[in-house]
Amino acid sequence: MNRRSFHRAPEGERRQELIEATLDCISEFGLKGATVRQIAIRAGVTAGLVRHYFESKDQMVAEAYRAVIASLTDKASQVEGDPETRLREFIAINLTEPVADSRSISLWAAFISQVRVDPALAEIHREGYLAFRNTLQELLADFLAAKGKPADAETCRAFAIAINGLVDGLWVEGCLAGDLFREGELIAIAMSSAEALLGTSIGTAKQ
Amino acid sequence: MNRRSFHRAPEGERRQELIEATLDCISEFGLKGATVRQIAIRAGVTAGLVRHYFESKDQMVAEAYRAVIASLTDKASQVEGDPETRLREFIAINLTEPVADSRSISLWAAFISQVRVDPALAEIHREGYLAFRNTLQELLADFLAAKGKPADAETCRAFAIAINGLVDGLWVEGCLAGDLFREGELIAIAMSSAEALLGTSIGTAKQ
DNA sequence: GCCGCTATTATTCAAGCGTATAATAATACG
DNA sequence: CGTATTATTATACGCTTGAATAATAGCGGC
Repeated sequence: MNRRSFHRAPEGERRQELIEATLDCISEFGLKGATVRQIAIRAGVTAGLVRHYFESKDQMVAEAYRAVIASLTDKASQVEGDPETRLREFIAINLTEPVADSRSISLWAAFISQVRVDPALAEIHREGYLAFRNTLQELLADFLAAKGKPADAETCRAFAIAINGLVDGLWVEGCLAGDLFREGELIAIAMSSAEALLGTSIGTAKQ
Repeated sequence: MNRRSFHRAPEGERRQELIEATLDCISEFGLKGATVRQIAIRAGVTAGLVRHYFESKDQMVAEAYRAVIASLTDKASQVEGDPETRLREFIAINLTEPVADSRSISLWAAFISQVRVDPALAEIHREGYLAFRNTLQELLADFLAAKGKPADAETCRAFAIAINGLVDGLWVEGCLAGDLFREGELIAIAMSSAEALLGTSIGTAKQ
């Protein structure tokens, strides 16, 4: 009964691997298919190790959720350039891989379905949502100001809610049925819709 | 060890009760918390009965998903009146209870998260999505025609995708964080956004 | 090159899972 | 009113689950 050989992973790396394996399993097998054993197999370790890095499976899953939100919001919050470019990029990034793909929405949906069940996840969700919308709202404030349009807080809030809804909705459509759309179709629709909403060009003619 | 008394439910009623209990459990405890035993308790029967009405738990869950989609699309597909009123109603219904509430999105998300896992659910989803978008597309075609605007298929398709995205996105926002919005705020934003998108009034001044 | 620390494996456990089966209570029918 | 039918309960079974525990292999410090 020989014991299997193994190597000790560098500081913090194993944790990340386990979180990544958790997300892989959730996206492939769903939340109930993401068992400690399955996750361990995916990470190339044995099941017991999970509890060496996390207090419980639930805690690991919660941290995995943080990672999902980060992957969905990080890119969009790092856009650079003039306000117009940033707005355009913000929209495009959210409708392009890797943000927009079937794995992302599987993960997002899995966690959303737990928001009512687990208050800890609800808290993580709310933080992420507000951060995302605030990013968009500030971006819109800069954009409207640059265009010489009214950019009071209330106006920006309404625009942020609307465009956030539009982008999220198109994101869902694209993730769930990407094959029903032509290449770039969703982004084109998003851009022209945003222009119509804001009543201003956002320079889509450039591309 | 006396056997518990019971009553025989009328034809077909028990089935419906079990499906409803399934949805209650999924929305409250998530997909993994919706066990046969928990569902049976909710329905006021014993676990064994599930397999008297369904071939398997999975089949019962799939039928429950059909019920969810129906609850999300039925009301909106039954709007009546002139094209303008129907469009307004379509938007409003989707952003008002019972379509827009936290139970609905929990159920929707739970199933969406399984779409990649279970091809049967994927099929049910796609049917529902296309039916919903087609309803909207026809509605828009009527509306644009009535307004004397170009209503060719391609234009209607793009508008349907955009407005479907907008409404879905706002629906998600409202379901997940209804308390962050003022009464009627999301509907107002949806209406003015739709007007901006279509470049036409949809008579929101009436209300 | 051994030693101590701890990351990792191996094994075990009770609880809960979906399902199968047999007993039985409620109803329909002659 | 008695009997056949079946919807429902009760119980049991084999498996999987998350977690606890004990043994051990790899590695840094001396």
